[in-house]
Amino acid sequence: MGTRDRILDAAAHVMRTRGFAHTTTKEIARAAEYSEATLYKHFQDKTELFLAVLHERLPSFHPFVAALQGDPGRGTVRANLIEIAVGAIAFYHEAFPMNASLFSEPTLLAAHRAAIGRRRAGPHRAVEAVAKYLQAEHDDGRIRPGADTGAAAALLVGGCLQYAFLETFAQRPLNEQRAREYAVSIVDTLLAGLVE
Amino acid sequence: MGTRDRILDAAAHVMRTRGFAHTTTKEIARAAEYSEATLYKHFQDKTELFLAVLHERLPSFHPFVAALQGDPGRGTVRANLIEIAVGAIAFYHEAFPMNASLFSEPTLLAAHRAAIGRRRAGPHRAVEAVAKYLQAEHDDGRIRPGADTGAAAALLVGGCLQYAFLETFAQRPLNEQRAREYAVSIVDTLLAGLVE
DNA sequence: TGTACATCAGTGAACGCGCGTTCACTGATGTAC
DNA sequence: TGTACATCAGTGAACGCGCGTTCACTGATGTAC
Repeated sequence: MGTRDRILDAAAHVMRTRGFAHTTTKEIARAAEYSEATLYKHFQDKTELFLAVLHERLPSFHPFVAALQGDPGRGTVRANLIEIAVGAIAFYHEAFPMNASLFSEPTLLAAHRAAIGRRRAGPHRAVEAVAKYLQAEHDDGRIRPGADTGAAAALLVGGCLQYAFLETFAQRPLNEQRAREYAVSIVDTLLAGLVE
Repeated sequence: MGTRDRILDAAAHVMRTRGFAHTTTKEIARAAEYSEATLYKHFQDKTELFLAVLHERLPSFHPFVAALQGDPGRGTVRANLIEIAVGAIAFYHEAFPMNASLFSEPTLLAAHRAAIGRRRAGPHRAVEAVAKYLQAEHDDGRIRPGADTGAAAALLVGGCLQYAFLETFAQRPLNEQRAREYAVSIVDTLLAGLVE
């Protein structure tokens, strides 16, 4: 593994364990087992290093999203949605703290947003991907005609984000079983609705 | 208005406009039009000042939650849920950035969590309050028997959190009309469900 | 193979700066007689 | 009312510290002949 990658790993690790505010060049260098000066051989300044971490070390929704593209028509809609929800909870649970930290540095947030905009990515993609899956099931006749797949995707993904937010706020580690039970409950409620 | 309140207002203002990371004692003092030394006449240190801002200046869900306690039985469930959703979106849109910033300082987050725990408050209260409202409607027979009101509340509140997150991430100001349209779409989808 | 030089990853030590915090102070207002 | 003193909100200037960043350097590895 190259020096650059070790620095990025170290920086991501410090961010996760000590928080953004304590992720100093000194801490990163110590974690990477290089001198601080070495950081500047690979990155122009601290901002460029941070943006690289955000780009190259933040968990991506991409694999998860790609995985569910093949699903429509297979299994049951219910089972597929549960898997989607479980995956989304795990994703948000891991990604939320680092993304949230960004709000403490609006300038960095703006730079990061610009960078992901250039790649046509962004957090809205999660909802879009789920909506696309639901639309495919809708077109296959496995979802009530006329259902608002965009709204349903927003509810499901939102329910997962909300769960992950509460868990990370409470600094609880991810409990797979509880997460799955929760996923089942929101999927069943979303499918059945509140009125007849 | 007392000196202490002016300092808290100033600190909250700086946090909102410049971000947590740039909320220094110098900036707070400048915004409050006092010397930095004055801050230390009213707060033991910067952490105590920050915790006071979080406690006394963070928008509270309480009035919003209290408002919806009187509602069950009045109007239609649909109309009530739309108002709840619109309120929740506005609340999260305002509160999200400052709460998210906390993740950059895990120590401060833990102290804040302990403080709200002592007051038996916390972000989970939003879901609980909505669940309580839904349960009341359920018991009045205005919601399908056996519906999982906890899961429904999590979906609705999650949908609102998710919307507010995307908007604040994109640094878009709150658009009341768009928010309301979104609220209507998720409420209708939640009520009707995805299958017959 | 040996020698002279070039390249290059990485470093120790220092830099200027802005941070949170403290301290001895000032000047206005209140109180006693 | 005037005088002497106490109280108290607020401050200017300084402090030590840790930050991000730079610079002249070292020592290992590669290359030319």
